Amino acid sequence: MSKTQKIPEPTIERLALYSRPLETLLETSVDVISSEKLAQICDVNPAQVRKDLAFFGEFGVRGVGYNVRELLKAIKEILGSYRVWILGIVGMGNLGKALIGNDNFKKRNYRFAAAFDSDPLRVGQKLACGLIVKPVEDIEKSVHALGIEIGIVCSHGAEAQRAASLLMDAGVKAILNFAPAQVRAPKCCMVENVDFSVKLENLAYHLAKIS
Amino acid sequence: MSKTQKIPEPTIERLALYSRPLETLLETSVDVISSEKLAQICDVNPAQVRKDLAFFGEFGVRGVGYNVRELLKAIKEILGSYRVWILGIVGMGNLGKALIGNDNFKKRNYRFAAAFDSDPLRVGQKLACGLIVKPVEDIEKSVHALGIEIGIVCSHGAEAQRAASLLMDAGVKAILNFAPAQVRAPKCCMVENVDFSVKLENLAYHLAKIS
DNA sequence: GCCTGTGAATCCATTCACAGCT
DNA sequence: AGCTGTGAATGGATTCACAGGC
Repeated sequence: MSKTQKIPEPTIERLALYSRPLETLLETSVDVISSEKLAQICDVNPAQVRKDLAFFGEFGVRGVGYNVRELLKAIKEILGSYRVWILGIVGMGNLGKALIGNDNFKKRNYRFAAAFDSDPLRVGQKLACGLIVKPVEDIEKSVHALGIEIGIVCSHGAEAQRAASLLMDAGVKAILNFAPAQVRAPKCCMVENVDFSVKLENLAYHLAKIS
Repeated sequence: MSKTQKIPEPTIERLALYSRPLETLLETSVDVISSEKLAQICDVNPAQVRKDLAFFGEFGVRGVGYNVRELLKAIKEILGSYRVWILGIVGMGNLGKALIGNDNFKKRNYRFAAAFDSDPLRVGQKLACGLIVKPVEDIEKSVHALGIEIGIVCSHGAEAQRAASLLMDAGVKAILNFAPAQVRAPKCCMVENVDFSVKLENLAYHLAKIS
């Protein structure tokens, strides 16, 4: 199975989802789990869990289940979690500052190597993590000097495209965009959007429908 | 068309997506736009745009396109954007504080009415927006007193479920969860997850594949 | 008996292609 | 001629259901 197949995008996202409870289970010394149980915890279908895993190999034992430690290790290897990833962040408003201090990045081997902003008032500020805010003009050389691999865009909507373009021009191939605006990118670059106002409006729509 | 059909979830999310450039177009006095153009801006297929809109009515004029002002109005009506929505937020760490000060909420008629935290050190703090952090024990009565309709959960993973449960027990029917943990909810409640570490791991997976 | 791995069936969303209106 | 609205076709992903191994 683990050969040259096309892996569905949702599968990758679910692998990340599975890894979280597995970590907890490992800490609490549970050593085997069935697709049924894991599915229940993650709120998905058990067959889905099995199929997702089957894309990458045979990790389970029939009649028994999956060894928690081994499964977690396998998932982390698939997701590249054993490697440190170098991040650069553009837009040091409240959200940017909150992200740079966020534990989830550290815990998962993501390191912020540089922070940028286009506002001269913010440039030069010293952040809680020790980094100093650089001007966006420095993106190009910083990306090369520091080996930045993933860019985080937290600019306001209007500036998001420019921030992303500067990163991509410097050779960054993956961007996580928090701005509520679509970012255009050549198809050699990946852009993931984290747009919570879309999610909120989705909730509002459904609430409005009921009442 | 606009009758009792089941609207796909992705359609709702895209409506929110369309509304953003439409606002910009309105400001720049563009009064008509084709599905082709709008699709291009939003990076989707033109037929998709037309189909999405067709679920709710006939907003366009054949041979011409869509009137920007009317279309935006229609979308906002569908999404309930003309109504103020009352929010309560649980977990006032860096992320919680960044969200409560975030412009995108204000701009779109979402109002934070209360902020909660389980940490006694945070309870009583005065936030930049003027609110005072309340203990999570106050959730029940605050939800009723203030009419909180949507709950935002920014607690750490382990506490997210408790925060969400307190909100739902108090009658909140919609939750936006920023914690990297699955929240279980009865099906009368909606939960939307904003999980940026999943998105990051997705990017990492694809990068790891290439290099 | 239990649980995985997987082809087959189903379901759902996207895209095509064109009829119909301006 | 141009562009919407929409049935039909396509393409994916999810779920079912069961064969295969413990």
